[in-house]
Amino acid sequence: MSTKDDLMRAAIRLFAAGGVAATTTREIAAAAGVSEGTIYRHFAGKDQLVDEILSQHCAAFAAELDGVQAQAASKWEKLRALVRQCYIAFDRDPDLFTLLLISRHAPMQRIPVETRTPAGVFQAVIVRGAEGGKIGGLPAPFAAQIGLGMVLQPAIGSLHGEVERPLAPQADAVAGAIWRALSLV
Amino acid sequence: MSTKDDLMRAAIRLFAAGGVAATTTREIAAAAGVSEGTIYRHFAGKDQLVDEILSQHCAAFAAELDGVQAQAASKWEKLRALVRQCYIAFDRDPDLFTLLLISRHAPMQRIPVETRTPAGVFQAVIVRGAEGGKIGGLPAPFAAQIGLGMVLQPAIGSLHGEVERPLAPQADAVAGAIWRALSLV
Amino acid sequence: MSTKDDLMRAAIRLFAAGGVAATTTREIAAAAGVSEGTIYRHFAGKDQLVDEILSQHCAAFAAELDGVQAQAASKWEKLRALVRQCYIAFDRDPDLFTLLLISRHAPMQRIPVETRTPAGVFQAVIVRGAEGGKIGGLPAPFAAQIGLGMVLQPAIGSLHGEVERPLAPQADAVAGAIWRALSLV
Amino acid sequence: MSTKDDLMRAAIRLFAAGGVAATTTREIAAAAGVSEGTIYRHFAGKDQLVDEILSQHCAAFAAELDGVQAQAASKWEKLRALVRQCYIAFDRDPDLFTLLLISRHAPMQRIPVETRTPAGVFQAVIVRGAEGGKIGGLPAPFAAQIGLGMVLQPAIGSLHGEVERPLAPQADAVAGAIWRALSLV
DNA sequence: AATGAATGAGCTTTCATTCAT
DNA sequence: AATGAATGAAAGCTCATTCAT
Repeated sequence: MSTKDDLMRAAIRLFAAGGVAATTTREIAAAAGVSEGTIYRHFAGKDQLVDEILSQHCAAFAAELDGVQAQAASKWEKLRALVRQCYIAFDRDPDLFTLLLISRHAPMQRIPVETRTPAGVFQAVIVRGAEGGKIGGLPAPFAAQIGLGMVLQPAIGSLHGEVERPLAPQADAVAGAIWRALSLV
Repeated sequence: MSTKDDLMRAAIRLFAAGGVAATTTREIAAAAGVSEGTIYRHFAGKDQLVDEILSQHCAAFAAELDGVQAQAASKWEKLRALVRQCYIAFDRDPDLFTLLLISRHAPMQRIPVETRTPAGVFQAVIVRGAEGGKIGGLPAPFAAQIGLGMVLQPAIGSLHGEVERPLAPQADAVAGAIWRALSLV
Repeated sequence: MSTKDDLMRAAIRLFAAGGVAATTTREIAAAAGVSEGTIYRHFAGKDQLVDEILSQHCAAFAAELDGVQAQAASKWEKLRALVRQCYIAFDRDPDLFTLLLISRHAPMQRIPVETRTPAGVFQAVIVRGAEGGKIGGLPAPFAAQIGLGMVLQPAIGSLHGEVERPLAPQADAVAGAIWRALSLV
Repeated sequence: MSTKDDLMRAAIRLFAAGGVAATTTREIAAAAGVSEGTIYRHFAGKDQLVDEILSQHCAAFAAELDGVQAQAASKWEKLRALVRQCYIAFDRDPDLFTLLLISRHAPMQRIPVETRTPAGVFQAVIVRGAEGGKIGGLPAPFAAQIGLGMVLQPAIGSLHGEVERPLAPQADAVAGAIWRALSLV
């Protein structure tokens, strides 16, 4: 069960570096150290390779986030745990995190709707803090996007070299900023 | 000079919908109602078409933001004006805004560094509020990314149908959230 | 309107010589004196090229047969005209005739059912001579196939070099044989 | 030695249904319930698998035809026996018969010339009835093709659903038609 | 300025075949 | 004997780009 993983790892790295469309099957095969035909023994095609990477890691990361959130006692602790876990994940595997980020646009929408997503877990925790459907004077879904943006945008900034890594040390400060921004109590 | 504009408008729409790499020159020409060869009468190639769209609108939007910011008196008013102007721009032309957002990855890096960017204006205003290089306990560039994320992520959310349009009515609430998040004074 | 015809002619020749599956798009393009990509400007794909050749010539040849049959006065004259016209067509363009023959198996079944076929015209003329659904003691459709085989098999034989060309001089003798075989009156 | 037979049976069925070139080794292996590599333990390659099927069954069927023909006393009885035996063979194994029919084009020509073919036996019997090289006013080889076509075309028609099976009950009527067509005595 | 047929490099994909187990 | 992962040559096809009209 190694070749398939090799292919997925190589694909994640190349996709993160150059984008999905610009990465060729030839490059993926070469990076994985196998021949091009081997890709098609493990995946129905390039699209399905992308989909499998996304849905697999999407679900795994969502479960990871859900785990740390469930173990935390208070709202504040849940928020803190989520942010920290996001940045741990980013620091652990920036390529994968990058792919998840840049795929929010096109290929992500092919993922089966029942798949749990990291963003979904995050939003659920924030929305649960809503009082009368409003958070900090904003509709709950809007507020949830704001919270999401506060976590993800620094990650994007670090890809562009505008923010220093690792991100994890800043997790608590970010959680605090979200807490204040959304006037949670 | 209508054909060139038709091409740029068509390209913006298609790029926003499907990504730059996945959009073909054939599709652009068809959407603009001209033949494929006509593209090359107005642009040196697909890349240059992308670059021209980005740098042109990037600079224009940056100038627009800079204008409203310069006219505002206080820090708070500057922030409020920037957020509002962002959402006005989004509501006015979601396709263009989307393109600017999703292009932050590959083609954006071909833009000449001296070109002013919307994100740059935004960051400058926030960083200017820094005291001792720290904002709300975070390094200034990190805080600037957070502020940016608070504005942009709701826009992304609205593309996915998770947030209702128009966004402009929420501008003041978002500015307030940023103010609290970054503990600006 | 020449390139498309060139491609179809080249394809007919190569298909007849080596079979449809064994003929590559590269070969077709080379034989037509154009580049490979040009095929796809005129046809959606190799399959559609095959289909268009078949249905176009199928319909044209069927119309040709129907014309000579309609102009003939008696049953005997109709039969004679059909056989002669078949062999004239074979002698005129053995490649095309060959393609029609060898395509009776797989690709022919993709042709729209409403398309008139040469075999259909032939069978109709024979079946019209049936008395009580029987011809020469055989069910009419069975007899029609026999008549068809008497015309086509010598053509196949000539492809294998077992029968001398041209075939047209034998047309009347073959018509006579069919007449006797099916005990038509 | 069952695996080899399984492979040949599966291949015959698939070849008849979709043609030799369009049938992949993967499909053959799957239909035979073995792995792809196993094919190469029994055959040197796909071509040799085809060749072995064809020459084996070709020779066997030719011998079968020759047997019934030799046992028949008169010309008429020989013809009758041949036709009946052809249709018995078709009814017994339409896939194999179909393969023999449609393979008359490419792979058949790789069969060693000394191998006796069913068509050859058939033609020999008819040609032996020639008087002065002519049969029914036609060159003997031409007449032989006509006789062949009268037997084979109904088989093709039955593959297309235009003629009802089984064919054997019509054998005597077909033999009679050939007798009349070729004015044999 | 505009066309659209043509190009050809390069893409994704297929498939007969090999080989370590 | 059998497997099935791996191969690599070659297939069908795409697409940014060119050019005669």
